[in-house]
Amino acid sequence: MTHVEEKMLLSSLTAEFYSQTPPQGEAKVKRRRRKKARGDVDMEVKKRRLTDEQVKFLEMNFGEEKKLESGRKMHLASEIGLDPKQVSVWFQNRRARWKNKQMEEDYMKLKSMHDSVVVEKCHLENEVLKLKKRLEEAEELIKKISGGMGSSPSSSFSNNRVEGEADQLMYMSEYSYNGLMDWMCLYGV
DNA sequence: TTGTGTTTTATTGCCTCC
DNA sequence: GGAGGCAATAAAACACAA
Repeated sequence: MTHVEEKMLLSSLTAEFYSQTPPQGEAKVKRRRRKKARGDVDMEVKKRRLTDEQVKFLEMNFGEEKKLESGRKMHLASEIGLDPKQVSVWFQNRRARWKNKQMEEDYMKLKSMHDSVVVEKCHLENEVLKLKKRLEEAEELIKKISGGMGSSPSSSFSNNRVEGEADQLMYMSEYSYNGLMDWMCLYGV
């Protein structure tokens, strides 16, 4: 029986179990399957759990290749005595589980990265505050020096020295501050 | 034993690709 | 148009506390 014939048969058997088509003008809505009526022998499908060996075998093959082409499906099915359909269903469900797990792991990784960025941001904000304070102090020092200069020729040497240090301090503060800002912009912090 | 939550197997409808 | 994939869902099977 071909895939389509199978589908048609199933559809004819189950048509009455489905709700109506979606109202016109609405976006496509997935029709919900109606619950199977109790005691409907025709539609009764016995659900059998696979044995541990079968699951182990399928897991092993899933580890090698997550997709299943037709020849491989037939081969695996005959190896463990299952219907090829069961093998494809198992792979389909296994891919869904794998995808969920991957997403969970990705979420945890992103969360961890986010947390460390938040901590880093906090550190950087503290650093910015400290640097701003140093800058203010440097500016204050420069004001004091430039206000008291020129009165005593004997102090010119020490004044020049102090001025040089203040310039250097200010330059360093600005350099660090600007560099930090550049870095923060670069990384969007 | 039974009620309830979780996992596994199976089905369906829709979508994409060839 | 057929084959196969995926998301959503149903329902059987299982686990486990009370």
